[in-house]
Amino acid sequence: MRSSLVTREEVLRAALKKFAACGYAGTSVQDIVDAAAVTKPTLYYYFANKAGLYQALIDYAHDERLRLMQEAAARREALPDKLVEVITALFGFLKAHRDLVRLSFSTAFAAPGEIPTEIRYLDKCIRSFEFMHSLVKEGLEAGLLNRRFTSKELTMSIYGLLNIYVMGQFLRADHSLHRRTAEQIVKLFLEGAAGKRAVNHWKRRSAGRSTRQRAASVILPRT
Amino acid sequence: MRSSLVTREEVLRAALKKFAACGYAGTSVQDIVDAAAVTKPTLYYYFANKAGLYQALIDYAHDERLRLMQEAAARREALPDKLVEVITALFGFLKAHRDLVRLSFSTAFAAPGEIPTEIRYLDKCIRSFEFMHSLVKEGLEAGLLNRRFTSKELTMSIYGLLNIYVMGQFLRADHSLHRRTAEQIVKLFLEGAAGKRAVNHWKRRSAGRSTRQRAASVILPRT
DNA sequence: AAGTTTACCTACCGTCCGGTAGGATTTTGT
DNA sequence: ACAAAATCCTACCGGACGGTAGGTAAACTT
Repeated sequence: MRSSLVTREEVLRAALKKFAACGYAGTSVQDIVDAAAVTKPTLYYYFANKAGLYQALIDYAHDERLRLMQEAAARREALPDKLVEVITALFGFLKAHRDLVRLSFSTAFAAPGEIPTEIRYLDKCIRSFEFMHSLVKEGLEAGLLNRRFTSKELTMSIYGLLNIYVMGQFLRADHSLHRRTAEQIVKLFLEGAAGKRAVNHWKRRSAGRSTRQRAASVILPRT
Repeated sequence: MRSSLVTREEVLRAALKKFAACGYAGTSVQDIVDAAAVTKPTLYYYFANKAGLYQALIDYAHDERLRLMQEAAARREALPDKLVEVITALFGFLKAHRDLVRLSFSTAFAAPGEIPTEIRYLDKCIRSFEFMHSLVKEGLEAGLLNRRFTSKELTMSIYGLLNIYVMGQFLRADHSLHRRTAEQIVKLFLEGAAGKRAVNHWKRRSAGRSTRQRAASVILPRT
């Protein structure tokens, strides 16, 4: 008889590995207990059901990530430094807990019916976004950010930039993510992409919105 | 006996609906044939297997989306206009073919083992990225974009910005995506987020990279 | 020492899965 | 008119699924 917590964690670890590798529906309870070297009743002794086990992992993944980002933000004063620190912390989390992050992503973008309805993750995603949002709002109030954009738009920008780098890590893991990358991201976020010769002569002139693109489709024309 | 193509498309349509709603592993062949009002052997008459049916949908989703984006780019001359047009086209595609886009996303971020190995989608994702990359390269060569960033960095920026808006549409469909949104995205991409009081006094000073964050974790200590 | 709780097992349940064998019916080619 | 091909059906297969009944043995409690 082992010390309870050990077995429980072994199940969690095996479940994380399998879920991250094969998704929720693609992983069978048998797969997990085999990997954890226990039997099915043992798993059901510690977790109510398959969904409960999954939820435990999702909760941990989001909570730990947010905690690290908050700690990182608290370590710096100025907004750019804060952002770099937060993004670097996230990169570190990704490096150390690749499976957890992969699990978060595939859960967030999984089809609604793929995962049991009782699994909750949306509020945790929003919480994470709102944390970045709070940093941006501070920056706006301090006049460090361009007031011609809303706080939400600005948050979308930095969050999108951050996200695409993390996502790229999963699609093709060619580039690694370190502090240098975080600095480039913040720089790009703040300075923008425009070159010197790109004068603002394209500004507000309501570009001809005449051309309506057709919705050609074989599959969807439906009724 | 129906006219072959009709039945085939009805199966495709039903499959799209179900796959988008429940994912690959979460959708059974029986679900699909029920929704299409046919029987299983009918489905297997038109498609080799479940994976082949899925692949047909994925291919169509990516090809059609890229086609629309390319058409959109060809309609404009200047880079900012091109970008707005492309993004607007993508938004239109999203609006008209929500299920197809949802399918693309959940496939891209699905765990590797969740979907049969024969399903190919990565090259199509890269193709889409490379299309945007080509637009950015043109902009760089024309001096319209900031040469202190690489073409890849700049593409990540606009692509990430674009992506986060599309993804947000799936997580919480509160805001709608129209040409106005596309214009704001391009503006944010080009102008950057920095406010007027944000002088570049944070530039290159290699912010103290002393503090090493701990990798506290209950789950992962492994070995 | 005896009872209770904790930790974990073997063996099994009913259900649903992807896929198929083999045949019926309709359309097409000649 | 008749054969061949195309289209779609009923009925079924072996296997894997999530979950459980019921029991064993060690560890705590008193």
